[in-house]
Amino acid sequence: MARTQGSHSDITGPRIREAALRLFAQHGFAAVSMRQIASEVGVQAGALYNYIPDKQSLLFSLMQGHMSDLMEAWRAEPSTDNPLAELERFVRFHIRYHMERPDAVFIAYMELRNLSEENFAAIEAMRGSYENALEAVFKQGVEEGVFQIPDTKIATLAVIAMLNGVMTWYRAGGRLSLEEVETIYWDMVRKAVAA
Amino acid sequence: MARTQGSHSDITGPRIREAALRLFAQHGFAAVSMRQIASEVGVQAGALYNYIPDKQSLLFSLMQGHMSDLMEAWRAEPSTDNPLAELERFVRFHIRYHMERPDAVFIAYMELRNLSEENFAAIEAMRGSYENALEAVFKQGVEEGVFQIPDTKIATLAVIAMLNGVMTWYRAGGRLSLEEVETIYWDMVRKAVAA
DNA sequence: CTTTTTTCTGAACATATGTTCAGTTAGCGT
DNA sequence: ACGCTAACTGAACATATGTTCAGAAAAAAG
Repeated sequence: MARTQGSHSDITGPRIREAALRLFAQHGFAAVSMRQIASEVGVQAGALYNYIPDKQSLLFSLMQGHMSDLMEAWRAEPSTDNPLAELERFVRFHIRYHMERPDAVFIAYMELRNLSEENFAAIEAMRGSYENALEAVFKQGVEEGVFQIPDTKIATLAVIAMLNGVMTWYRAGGRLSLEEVETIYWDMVRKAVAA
Repeated sequence: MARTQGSHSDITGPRIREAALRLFAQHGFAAVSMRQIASEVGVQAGALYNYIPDKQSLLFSLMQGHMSDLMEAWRAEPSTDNPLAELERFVRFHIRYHMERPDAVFIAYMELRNLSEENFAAIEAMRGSYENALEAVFKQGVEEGVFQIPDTKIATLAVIAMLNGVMTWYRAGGRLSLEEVETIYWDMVRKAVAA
């Protein structure tokens, strides 16, 4: 056999990325072989190399895609000049957006070790840029006197870490709706930084 | 060659665990080979099997050791009946204890995927037990009216996730001392759950 | 219908993996 | 001094790994 029926790069390409995303999230980058990914797509391992130069680039591409999608989605939302409203918007956006793509989030946080030095730097820069969006809100709130925060950088990292924790336990169809979870976290964040 | 000069199981055993801990934390369980661990200890790969039955058991043993050490250290501290004081004690204890053994913490949180089903259940049970210690403080505080918490389970997970975030950025010798970091986090936690 | 291009197979390559084990030496008790 | 046992070597085993590539078949172009 050679080329298979119905084969098309517009279909196979995305399917490779989807399969890799799921498998990397489930078992870890190093524990997943190219043959496993190919098998999920229904193709031989060699065919993957029509779409990616190597395994490392596939990981990087997935992480980069996630981070740039994240930042684009944040920027696309309508914003205000009210720090308190902006903070609530960030908390709800972050929880909702991340819960909708748990695999990509998981990989972006867990597989940094498996990136080459320069790829790691690129992802970290994007993450820093996203964190700056929240810190800017904190800084403005402190200036206006609505927040009381001893160190805005630490507060930023603390809040994001706290919000990321949702993904370790929340499962759709559980005791609480995502809306309720958002509200509970927003409540804690608001109080934690309140003046 | 065979047995080497100065060889002794009381020395080699711990050295294997130390090397594995460091390497697993740095590169991930799946990315570290038995030969790498052996090389760090200064021994051939086969010699490792005088100390461990297999690679998976080594990982489990490291995680289990960390979790039981953690709970023992928490129980060993003197406690009071004041929920606010207990919460501060937990926050400071958690940050300090975890910062002193970053490798073990990293592994215990990142390598759960690589555990067998029953080993995973064992570690999760221990983690649940540790989390219950914090939730008990929250529950008592809510009863006494000093805390205002809509959901103590979520608050527990949120606070622990937030505190764990310290390990992703804090480096000794940086801008802030560990004491200062503890105080900043304690401040945020106290306000977040305050009545 | 014929040619060209795209997409995939299947085998191969060199190397790495976890684990076992017979044999060899160092340390220890007597 | 001698034997026994604990600690390790070094080679081997079967299998898995990422990646390459000539060739074959399907799809698109003419």
